[in-house]
Order: sequence, then C-alpha cells, then structure tokens
Amino acid sequence: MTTIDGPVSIGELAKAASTQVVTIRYYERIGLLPSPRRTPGNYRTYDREQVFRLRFIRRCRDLGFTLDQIRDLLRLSARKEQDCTDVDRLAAAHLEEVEKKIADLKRLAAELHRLNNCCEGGGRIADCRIIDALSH
Amino acid sequence: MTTIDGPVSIGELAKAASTQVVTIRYYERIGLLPSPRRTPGNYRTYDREQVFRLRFIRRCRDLGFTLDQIRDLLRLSARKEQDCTDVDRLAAAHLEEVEKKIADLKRLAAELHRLNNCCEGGGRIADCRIIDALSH
DNA sequence: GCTTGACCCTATAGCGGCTATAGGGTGCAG
DNA sequence: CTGCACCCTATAGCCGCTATAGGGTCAAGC
Repeated sequence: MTTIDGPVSIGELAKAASTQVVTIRYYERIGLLPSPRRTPGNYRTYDREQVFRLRFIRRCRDLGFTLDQIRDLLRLSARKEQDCTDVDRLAAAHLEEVEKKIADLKRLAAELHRLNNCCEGGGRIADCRIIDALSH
Repeated sequence: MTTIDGPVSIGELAKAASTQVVTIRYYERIGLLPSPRRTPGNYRTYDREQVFRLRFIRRCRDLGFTLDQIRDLLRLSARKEQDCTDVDRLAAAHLEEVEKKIADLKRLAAELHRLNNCCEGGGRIADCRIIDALSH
C-alpha cells in the first residue's frame, strides 16, 4: 500500500488501488467515481480523495458487494452524522447471501462427488455412469 | 417428469424439461440444440430425442456446468464406443472448481463476519467500524 | 364468418462487471 | 525527431439468459 501525495494520472491511480485503467474509466462512466479534472492535454488527474474512494470500492468488490451496494455504502459513508443502522443492515444482508451461496455450492459439490464416484473409469461411453446419471 | 410420445411444440418441450421457451430458442441459436422441423405454420416441432437432449442440458446446468462444458459432454456422450476418460476428467475438473469456489466464499464469509461483529450498531456513521474497516 | 385468447415467430437490446479492440493523441528521453 | 509509454474516445464482446416490440397461427365459442 503506497502513499499518495500529489495529483496522479489514471495509471498511477490504477496501481495505487490495484485496479485496471479501463475499470476506472468504467466506474466513472457509471457514476461510481466522479469525473476528475483534466490536464491541458486532456489527461485525467486524481487527488488523494479519489484514491481513497477507489480503494474503498475495490475493497468492497473483493468482499463481494455489488456495484449497487457499493453505491449505497458510499452514499451512507458520506453522511457522517447519521446513525449506521443502514450500513449494518447492508453488511448483514450481504453476509446472509454469501452463506446461502456457500450452502448451495456445498449441495452441488456433494452431488458432483456422487457423480464422480459412480464411474470407475476406463469403460466405454456407452456404459459410463456419469453420462448415465446426467441423463437421469 | 412427464412422458413424451409424439412430436411436441416448443412450449410443451419447455414444460417437459423445466425450461423457458426463450431459453430453448437461445440454445438453438448457439448450436446446443439442433434446428428442429417446422410445421406448415412455421412452428418448431420436437421429437423424443430432443426432449432427452434438453433434459440432459438442464441437468448439467443445474450442476453448474458451463454451456461449453455441456457442448463437450454432449459430443462425448454421442461416441458410445470410445472410453470415458474425458468425461471423468471433465467432471473431476468441474468438482475441483466448485470446491475452490466454496473455499473462496468461506474466506469471504469469515471476513464479513468479522466486519459485522466490529460494529455494535446505533452509533454515528463517523464512528462506524464497518465503514472504517472497508476503508482499510 | 368473426373474435378472443393462448400460443408461436423474429429481431434486437439489456443485465453485471468488466475486457478487448480500433484508431488515434500526448509527453518525455535519447 | 523518433521511439515509446502512456493517455484518449467509441464500440463490441463475454456468459447465460431475460425482456421488449411487433407481428403471425390456431382452435374454440358466438
């Protein structure tokens, strides 16, 4: 995690937030990042605040939040004087979703396990239990 | 699971394989299902074999195989005299992927759990530990 | 015969979250 | 002044559908 001091180019921002340049432009287009100032040569320049904002976004993405949820979190995080019930709720709801997904995948893995165990290998396709099982 | 005897319409096929009509047309467009015969009124008509094929596809989808993997499985399942090593390999690789995804999500859930536990709720956004943690 | 309604047809655009490609311009070093 | 790394815009593509617009077909009931 490098420290940022002055205004930086989009490439430097990308590096500082472990993002790709195209992704930053994409976030700008969909309104997740504000349009930054431009140099006389029409290059984007970012200040410290945008670096923090992008890092926040990436951290949330890493945790599996959708861009819409992140939009909410950003909006909420700006209202410093309001209480944080909504933030708590959002995070809890997301955790619940993730745990549901894990449960789904576990059931799936169990079924795939059964599938894989039913074929000893080396036989003909015509006798393959996997194909058979997939056909019901 | 209903039995199918004669040629059926796309709607009946959809019902018989728990699919949506649009999805069937989509599968046809991408070459996963063959173009069926048409009635004089230009309606698609399917026979038993296509019902089995579509059920096979849906079953694979339920197990999380991609359409490309299913294309392979269909191709393999047609070569009845060849040995089924490739089928075994495909299924095993898929299981491995699913298990990796489960592991990833578990790590994620653990982190979200820590996140949720660090905020007692009721405070101001300015003091919210979740927002804080998301900001690094 | 005429209407109603369920079903079918094609073509096209949209979802999320990027990624890739084409076809250029900028800025700095040698 | 040339080469190169970087930047710009606009557009299309990825997966696996889903939705929408604008029609045609077919059987039943009047």
